[in-house]
Amino acid sequence: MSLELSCTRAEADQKQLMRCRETLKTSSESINSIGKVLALTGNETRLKILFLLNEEGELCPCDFSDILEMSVPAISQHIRKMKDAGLITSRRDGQTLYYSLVKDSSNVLEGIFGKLKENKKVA
Amino acid sequence: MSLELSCTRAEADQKQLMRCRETLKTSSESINSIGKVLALTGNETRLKILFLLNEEGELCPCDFSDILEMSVPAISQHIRKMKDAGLITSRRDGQTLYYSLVKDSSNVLEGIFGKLKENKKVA
DNA sequence: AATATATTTAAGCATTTGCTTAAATAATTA
DNA sequence: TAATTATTTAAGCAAATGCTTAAATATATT
Repeated sequence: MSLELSCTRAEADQKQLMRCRETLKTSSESINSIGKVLALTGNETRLKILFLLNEEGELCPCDFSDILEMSVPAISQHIRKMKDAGLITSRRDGQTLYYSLVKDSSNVLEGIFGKLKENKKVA
Repeated sequence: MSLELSCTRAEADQKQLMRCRETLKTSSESINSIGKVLALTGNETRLKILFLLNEEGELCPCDFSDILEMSVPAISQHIRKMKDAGLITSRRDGQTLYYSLVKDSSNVLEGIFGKLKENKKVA
């Protein structure tokens, strides 16, 4: 794309544009990290997994496979992404790996679960 | 995939599994609609657009193109998705279309912006 | 040790996403 | 009415995503 000014309208407020660029620069780290969490939650399967973990405390891949009616490898791959991102953690009991939410982690998630609870009441 | 029970571990709590399926069924509508919003915000460009609209009130595609250093059509296509989803709305002034956030809309967004503000302070 | 179970990892592939460029609309100005 | 400006729309394509199947790893049981 051309990197010249994209339009020449008289109203373009140069101060505003500079301020916006500045704002983005200031927040770029948190935008980036929150963006990653949102991208993960933006997949319906993963959102359900997180939602269920919030409700139940801990569950294993085969539980999710059973509940969501999806293959175990499919579940496992979703779980890996969320574990890599630090959203969930695991505890082993024999052959079974139990996954649970990592609390804190500057939680965008809490707000999301809150909304889900609200809407559930309404419905 | 095979739809039989995915594992046979003795600990599998059938009541819990039933409850989970029930929970998902009850919340399926809100999971679906919140999931869509999260998928939209999960793209960094769109998250920035929403964040800037929250800060500035309204901006036009060419502002975003300038601020984010992206082509106007690329911006326009992101905007379209968010408008289709009811997250943003537009007002025309001459040739210029000013976009702004649709307030309310059971706002998952507010929580997200809140987190961004917090982290900005910290940084 | 051999077999079975729970899970992960990896390769392959179809679908989706997000850009690019070019063309189409819509409003303004000459 | 012709030319200019702001934006959208559409086609094309590379990269990312999310599944499938098959194989690998880890623990438990016989």
